[in-house]
Amino acid sequence: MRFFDEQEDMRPTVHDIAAEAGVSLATVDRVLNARPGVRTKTREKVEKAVTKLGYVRDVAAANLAKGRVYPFTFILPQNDNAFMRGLHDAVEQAVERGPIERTQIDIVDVPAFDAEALAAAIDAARAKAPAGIALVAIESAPVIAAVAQLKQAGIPVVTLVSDLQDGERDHYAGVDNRAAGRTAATLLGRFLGERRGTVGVLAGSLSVRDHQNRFEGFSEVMSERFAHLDVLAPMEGRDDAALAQKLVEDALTSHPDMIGLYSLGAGNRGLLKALDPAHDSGREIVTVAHELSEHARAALERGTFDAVLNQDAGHEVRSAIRVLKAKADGLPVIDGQERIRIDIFIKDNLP
Amino acid sequence: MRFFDEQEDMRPTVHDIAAEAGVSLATVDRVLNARPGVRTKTREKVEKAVTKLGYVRDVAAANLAKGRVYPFTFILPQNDNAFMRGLHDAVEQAVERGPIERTQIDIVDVPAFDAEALAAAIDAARAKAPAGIALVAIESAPVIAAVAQLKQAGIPVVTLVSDLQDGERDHYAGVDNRAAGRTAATLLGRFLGERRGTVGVLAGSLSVRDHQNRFEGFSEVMSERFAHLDVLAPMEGRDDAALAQKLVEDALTSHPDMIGLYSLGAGNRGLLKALDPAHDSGREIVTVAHELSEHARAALERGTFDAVLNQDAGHEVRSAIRVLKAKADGLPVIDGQERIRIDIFIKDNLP
DNA sequence: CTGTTAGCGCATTCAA
DNA sequence: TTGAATGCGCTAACAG
Repeated sequence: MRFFDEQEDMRPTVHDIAAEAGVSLATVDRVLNARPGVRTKTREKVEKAVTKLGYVRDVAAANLAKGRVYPFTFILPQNDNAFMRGLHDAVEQAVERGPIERTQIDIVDVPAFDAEALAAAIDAARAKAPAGIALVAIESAPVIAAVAQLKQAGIPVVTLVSDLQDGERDHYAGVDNRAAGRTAATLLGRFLGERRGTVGVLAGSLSVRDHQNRFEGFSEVMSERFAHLDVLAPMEGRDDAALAQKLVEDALTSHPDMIGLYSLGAGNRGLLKALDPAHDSGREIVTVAHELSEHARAALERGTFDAVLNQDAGHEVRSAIRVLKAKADGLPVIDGQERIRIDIFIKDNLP
Repeated sequence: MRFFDEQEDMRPTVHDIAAEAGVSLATVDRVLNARPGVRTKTREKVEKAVTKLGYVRDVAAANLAKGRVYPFTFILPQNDNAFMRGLHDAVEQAVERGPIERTQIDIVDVPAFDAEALAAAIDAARAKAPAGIALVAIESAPVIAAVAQLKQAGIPVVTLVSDLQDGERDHYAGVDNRAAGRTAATLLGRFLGERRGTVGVLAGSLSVRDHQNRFEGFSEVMSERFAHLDVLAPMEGRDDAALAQKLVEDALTSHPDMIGLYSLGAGNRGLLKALDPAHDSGREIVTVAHELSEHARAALERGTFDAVLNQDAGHEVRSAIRVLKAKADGLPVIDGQERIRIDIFIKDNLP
């Protein structure tokens, strides 16, 4: 009868590997971390022991021993809308989790929609040689150049929320904005049903890639499936409440047949100021907007908004950090696990 | 000039606290873990030092030192549909993460829809005195009794996916099924627009609480907002493909005016076998179903399904484990952070 | 009631 | 090329 010679459900440790392979801890460690200075023969012995015992490294213990911290820099636009504030909050929460996740995150705020300022901030961040940089991209020459310098310096870059061209950065932590636009179009078109009329589009700025992509996706589906609806040229509200309000008010007046509206930018306050009176007066304008702020939430509840698409800023930030860590360690990133979902909210499934 | 007397950005450790408070490590540990045997005076000194230095415990190191493992039991129904398989997979993944998360999870499979078997499994699990039990509940006397015994034995219980009455269990890790039903009704009603006709409902079994709740939520909204639609009495397919297919085929025949269908159970294979031919022949039946299986996904893509509501089994399992750990340690649970979302998927926002 | 001390699993000097 | 010894931040015997 054998009682004690099985390891039971205790997972093997480096000690077990060392014993099994007949070498010391240090050697095991060298093999495990692919460090040089081990004879091939010895290496093989260790590797055999590892697979035999089914060893899995205890990452927590490893981190503890390493005492390593990852210095990251997050460059965020000083954009005064609920989504960007939420993003900022999410990064601040990450800062607070820093000690426990062994990250040391610097937040750098830059003026919104300002490519030069962003590029300058990137350069400044590079000078401090962090282990990784995350930024909300603006697709323009100075930014692209600054990011290229990061790559040259070997600093991993992930774009957050708004992307650059493929290849310029290491990873994009954000939603597929073309798909988001398509989703909005389908919801709008289907909610409108048989009704005919015009559909307005309110953007922040079409020079930002995410807004541009949303508009493209939206237009695609509108022409593919809802060609009977008349989509107006997009208005650009620059995420400015007053401007957005005016644009929408004017559009409502000049297009009495407007029955639908897609607001693809952030910042819904101005929009709602224009839309609520119309809604209250009984005019039915099916509206799909982005980002589940408190305003958006309330608008869904009172019926001014019909659907809200959302990207979870917390998910995006956590994903960005995971990816930056992986890149910093030269580890592969499992793309499927980092995909950010497009959440659909209607009145009934509000969280 | 002061150079070295600031702790810089190093986070304080127990040693720093001990030094600051002028006590030993052990005492600090006692205070931090709210263990008895410390004079109030001493306790206060330590607490002062903690807040002064802004100490945050390194959970990873703590776990490492504790070497504690949480033995949990998950009792799952042997239900052969994609959702339950997904749930099973999610728990198996949790089992694999066990070593690194310091959990030791036992999976117990029980026949589906069998209250006696479930109760027996609960009793058996209790005998092994795990640190917590998760189960997919069936609301029936033997189960309720068995769960009550768990409470008496001081074993935390969380219900998974399908709930019991409040108070019987410590926590419910699943979606608000009434809200899910409401969501389905709104989507169905709005997608139908001006069309008039009857709407069918296919359930698994209305004796399961989650299905019951979905149906209630659905009915509420249908009568509140879409009273012009005629909702048929629910069919009970017992999540059996052949039965579901037959029920739906019969309904389609006997109700030529059927223009909508809400499938609130799991298991979409049989449903799709009945629905696809109708769809192919040009009959437009707006359909909302649950759980994003491969079948459901394909059905969305080809247009047989119009929307799919989903609960993320992975989220549910991870949440259940977090809660079980917290309960086992007597820690509070932040409910807001454990809320499981109702995901809406249409063709365009598939992940 | 309080302090000393020995690890948890791993990484890393420093010697050999 | 390899090994012994030390410590990361924390917990838990075991002494006092």
